[in-house]
Amino acid sequence: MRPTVHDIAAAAGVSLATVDRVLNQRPGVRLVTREKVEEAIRQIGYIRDVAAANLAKGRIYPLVFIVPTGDNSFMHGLRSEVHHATLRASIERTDIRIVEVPAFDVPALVAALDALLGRNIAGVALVATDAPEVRAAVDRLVSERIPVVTLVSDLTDSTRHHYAGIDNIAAGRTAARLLGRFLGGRDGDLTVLAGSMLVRDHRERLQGFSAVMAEEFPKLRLLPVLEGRDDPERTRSLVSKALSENRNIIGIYSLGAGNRGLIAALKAVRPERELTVVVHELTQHTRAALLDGTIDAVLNQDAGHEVRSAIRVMKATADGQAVIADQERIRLDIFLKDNLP
Amino acid sequence: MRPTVHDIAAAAGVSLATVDRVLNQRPGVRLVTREKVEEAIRQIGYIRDVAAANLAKGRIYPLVFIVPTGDNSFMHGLRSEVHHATLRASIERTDIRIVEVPAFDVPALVAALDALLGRNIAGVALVATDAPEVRAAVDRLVSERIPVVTLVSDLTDSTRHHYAGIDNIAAGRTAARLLGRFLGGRDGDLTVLAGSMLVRDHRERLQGFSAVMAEEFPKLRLLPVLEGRDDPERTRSLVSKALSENRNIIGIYSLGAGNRGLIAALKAVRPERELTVVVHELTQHTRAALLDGTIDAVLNQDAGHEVRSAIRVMKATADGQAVIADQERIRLDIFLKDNLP
DNA sequence: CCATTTCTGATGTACGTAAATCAAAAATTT
DNA sequence: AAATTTTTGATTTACGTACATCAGAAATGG
Repeated sequence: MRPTVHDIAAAAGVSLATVDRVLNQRPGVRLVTREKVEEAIRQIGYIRDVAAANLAKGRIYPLVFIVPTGDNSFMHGLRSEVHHATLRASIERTDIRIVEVPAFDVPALVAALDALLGRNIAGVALVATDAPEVRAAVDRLVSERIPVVTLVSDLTDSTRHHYAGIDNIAAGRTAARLLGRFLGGRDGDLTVLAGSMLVRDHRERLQGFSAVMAEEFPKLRLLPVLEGRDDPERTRSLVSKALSENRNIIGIYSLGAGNRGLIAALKAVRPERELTVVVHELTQHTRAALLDGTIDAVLNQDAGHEVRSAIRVMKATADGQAVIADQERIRLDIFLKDNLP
Repeated sequence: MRPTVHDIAAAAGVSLATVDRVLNQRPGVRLVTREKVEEAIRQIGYIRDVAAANLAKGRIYPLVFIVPTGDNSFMHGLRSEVHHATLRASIERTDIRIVEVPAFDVPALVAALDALLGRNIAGVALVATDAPEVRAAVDRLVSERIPVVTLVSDLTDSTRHHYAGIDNIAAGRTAARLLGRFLGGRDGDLTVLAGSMLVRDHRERLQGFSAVMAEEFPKLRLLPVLEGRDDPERTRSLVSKALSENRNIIGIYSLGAGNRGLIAALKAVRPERELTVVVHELTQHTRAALLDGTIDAVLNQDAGHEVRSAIRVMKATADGQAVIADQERIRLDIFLKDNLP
């Protein structure tokens, strides 16, 4: 049988109450006694039964998710994953509130963050727009000892406790290698399509992509980045214009959202132009395009994993427990038409 | 507050004992009463507090993992993940026993399975060798109402409850597309290296690989499969021989284990021969080879995920609960040198 | 050495569910 | 209608931990 608090008490020759004081770091235990108990805990290998502890505590964790509005599929999926988490709320002892903020709107994001100051909140998760004002607002929350987790896109130099998202430099590098290898040794221009250079994930993807292209695929030239603001219609017109003006484009890397527009533009020039295309985020649109050959690879981050990881981290941080970094690493998924889930 | 058994009792106008009888499917409840209680459960949206239930039950799940011996890194990693799970055993109320059986040895596997008949066991997970005798032994366990999960490699036409592993046909197809695209439109021979055609995962990978190659890359010809029996030394000599005898080989797909030998053979012919190589299983050897350019892509299944999924499924099956198929899907990871974890 | 502060023990209740017991009520059979 | 069987209610204990209270012991100060 696994040891319980009673066993520690017996082993250390103290009472149950004293063991409890040591375990929960309550005051009123002499140093020598505390050490005696801790030694006993180690000796018999006691591990707290978390289920029983939570049951006894009856603690609930009020959590807030701040996510951007906007009608692109990825953010839609993210919101729906958070919503899903609210359904599991009672079983996980969380009480999740979703706050929506216009995308790329720094003042609105800051206001949403500041509205949480002084509230009884066990943690905040936000999709960060990488601006100094946002960073300052996050630091204010952190200095009030509220756990803060950035989701999907990180915040430079802030004191946030954790980032729940993929390594975007690695993602950009991976996209570059896929595109470079798929294009064989061919010669030509590449278009990069981003949402906004205001968010760090997009900047980092571009950085990784450019680095590998420069190092290993010198025959492929990068054109200036197109900023589609994750908006399908804007994206469509930007891509159509670029494709008609430059006949040397042989590859496209779309590192943001709004791929619905990209796919429409590609289908419009189809079979004449032969293009190799790598995009981010698996949605119903990119999935269909991957299957029909309009695009060649999709890089993806699993929004569900990110949300669940963020919740685990906020709870652990709120309890002052360590986060198992390895367990919380978010993987970059690569999908070709053959390994779609 | 979330509803409890007391709330159901009050809502249904019955006693706590009756609610308990309905919830745990104990006898002694009239149909009308049972329906009244079930209706109340639905009405107020009661969800059992699993933590409290497990606490009260004090139930432990005796589980058995049957894994092949052999010194290849993948099986080593798998065993170590199972071992890891035994360390979390007390906290998860499992009692895991590991049984080792020689690889590809059908009688030994059957003997190990039959030894479990009549024992008090909550579940069996095995890396299956796909033979009729094994299937029959699994069916015997299933007919004794013992949950059986195949791990990594599945068993054709058996009554096993679940398969915890990747879709190997999709894996083979993905490998083919990567290799085909990486080779551009080049012309040449491909070598496929397997462990043994006795295991279904290897057969399926080959099947998926061959299908895509035939459909989409007609310029690449498949040579007869080399069976390395997942043994590094045997693999090394097979590959060396093939490479020296056939100068047209431009790509290799290694769909089994024993890649240490493959890598040694590749390094021996290095910079003269230019080969595009896709292998399975991320180990310290394949990781290093990916980084130094000896191989081009690694397909991987996360053994840790597979083991944890198998445990969840066995417990759920033992409790007569449904398995959430989507949650238990094991993903195929694709690693290039840029997105290594 | 007494007073005061600091520590420790003993005990009880609570969390939500499981499981058992025994008595009482209701339904069914004879 | 009595006898029997089946259902239901009431109550209790248990799981392992958290947390509170109060009394008593030990250490510390003067």
